[in-house]
Amino acid sequence: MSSQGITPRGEDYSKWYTDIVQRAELADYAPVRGCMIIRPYGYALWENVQHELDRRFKDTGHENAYFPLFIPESFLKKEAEHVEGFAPELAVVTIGGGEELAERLIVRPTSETIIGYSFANWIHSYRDLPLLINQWANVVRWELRTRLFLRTMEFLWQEGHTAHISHDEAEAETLRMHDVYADFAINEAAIPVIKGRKSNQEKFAGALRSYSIEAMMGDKKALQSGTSHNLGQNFAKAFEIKYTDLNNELQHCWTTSWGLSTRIIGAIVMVHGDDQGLRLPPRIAPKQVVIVPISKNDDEKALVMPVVDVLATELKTAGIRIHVDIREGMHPGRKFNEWEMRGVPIRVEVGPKDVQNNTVAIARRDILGKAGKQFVPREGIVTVINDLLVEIQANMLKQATEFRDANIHEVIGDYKKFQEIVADSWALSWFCGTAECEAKIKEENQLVSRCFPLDQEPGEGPCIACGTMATERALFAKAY
RNA sequence: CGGGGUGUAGAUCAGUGGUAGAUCGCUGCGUUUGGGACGCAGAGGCCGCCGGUUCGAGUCUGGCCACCCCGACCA
Repeated sequence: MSSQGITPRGEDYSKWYTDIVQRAELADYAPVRGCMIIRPYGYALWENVQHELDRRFKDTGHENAYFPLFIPESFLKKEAEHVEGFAPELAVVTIGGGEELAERLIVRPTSETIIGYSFANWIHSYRDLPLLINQWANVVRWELRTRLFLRTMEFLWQEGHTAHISHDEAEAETLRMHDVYADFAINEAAIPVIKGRKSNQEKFAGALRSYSIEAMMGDKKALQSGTSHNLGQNFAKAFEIKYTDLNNELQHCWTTSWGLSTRIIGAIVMVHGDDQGLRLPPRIAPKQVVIVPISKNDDEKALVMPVVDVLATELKTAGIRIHVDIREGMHPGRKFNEWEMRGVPIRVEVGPKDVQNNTVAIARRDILGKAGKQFVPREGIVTVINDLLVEIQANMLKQATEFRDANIHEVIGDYKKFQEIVADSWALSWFCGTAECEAKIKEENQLVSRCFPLDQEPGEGPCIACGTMATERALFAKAY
C-alpha cells in the first residue's frame, strides 16, 4: 500500500525524507544522474511558491524576463572570483550540430554574466536606473552528491538581477529582497527562518556581501534557502555596465542578485513533515481541503453526494483549493491516510449521519487523531474552514518556531561546550569571521558558520575560535 | 574521489548449488465502505551486465556497471 510503512521521522532521517518525497508524489529521481522529475503535485506546490514570490516582486517593482540557457565560456571568465567559484561544477557543451564549437558553451549555473552583458546594452543613463529584473529559469551545477529538491544537478529557481547608481542603493535592494525571502518563508511556508549575513568565506563567488535565510530542519541541520548578494561593482566592471550621471560623467553601476530555488520544497518537507508524512502549510498547499464522501450503498450515496456538491461549490467559490475524493471501492480510512500522507491541511467528511444532522466532520492535519477532529454545523462552513486554515498556518509556524528555539544555544567563550552543542544542534557564538577561525572550526567540527544574524544586540565578546574580541555573533550548525 | 552498503515482479524484500518466491500494489468479478476491507480469478521476471567453476549457478568465483548511505564540494 502506497501510504503504509513510511519510515518514522526519527529513525533514519534521510530515508524518511526520500520516502516522503516519493510517496507523496512530489518528485522522483530521473534516469539521469542527480536529476529530478517533479511530479504534478510537487509542481503545483512550486507554482504556489512562484505565485507568492511573483506577487511580492510585483510590489517591489521587478519585471520578469528570460535569458539564454547557454553562456559563452568567455563571459564566465570575465569575473575572476566568479569563474573560480563555479568552475568545478560547470556542465560544458563542446559539440553542436556534430561540429566542435569554436567557443565552448556553459550551461548556466547562474546568470549574472549573460544578464550583465544585457544590462550593459540596456543601461546608458542614470535615468535607466534602477533596473529591476527577475528570471524564472532552470540552472545546472555538476554536484557530487545529490538529494531530491535539496541538491540536484538541474534545479528550478528565480534569480533577480538589479543595477543601481550607488553602493548604498544596491545594499538597500539586497536587504529589501532578503526581507522578501524571509517574509515569504515565515508567512507562506511557515518556516521560521533566521536572516543573516554570510561570512567572507561563505559569500557568493564575486560578491561584496551575501545574505541568506537559514532554517532548521527536523533533524536540526540547517538549510540555506534564499540568498541575496550585493555584487558591488565587480560585475559592472567585468561587463562594462556603465551609465552617464548628472554631471555627464561615465560611472559603473552597482549590481545585486538574489535567488530562491525548488530547494524550498525540501525545506517545507523537512520542517513540517511527521511520521504520518507530509504536512503542507495551508497558504501554499496545492489542495487545502479534501472532501471525502462516505456512503455504504446507493441510497446513502444519493443522500450524500448532493450535499458534497453544494459544499464543494461553496468552498470553491470562496477561493479555497479543494479536492473531492470520489474514488469508488476505496475505504474511507484508506483515503484519510493517503491525504494525511500527502499533507492536505483539512479533511472534510460527509456521511449519511452528517446529512441527517446537518453537520460535517472536519479533521485537521496539524493535530492528528480525535483531538483534531470535530463535527460542525453545515451553515457557515466557509467561515469555519477559512478560520481553520489560518489557525493551522499559524500553528505550524508556532510548532516550527518552538522546535527551532529549543535547539539554539548561546555559547560564550567555552569551546568544549560549543563542540558539544554543534554536534547535535545550533550554537550562537561571538565570532571574528576570519578565514583562520572559519578553517579551525571546519577542521575540528566538520561545519562552517551559517551566518551572522541581523538585528542582534550590539556588544562584544570573545571569538569562539581564537578568543580575540569580536563584535558579532554567528550561527553554527551542520547543514545540508 | 575516499569509507560502508545494495542490485531478484511496479514497490519492499525472502531465497540452504537442483522447477522463480512472499507481501503490498495492479487488472477483472462479487461482497464491502465513519481510521489502512474481504473472497475468487488473473497479469506481471534476461534474478544489474560479461566471463569462469560445475552435469547443473539467483546461489560459488573474477571483472565491470548502476544505485543508496556517510564524508569532501555546494543552493
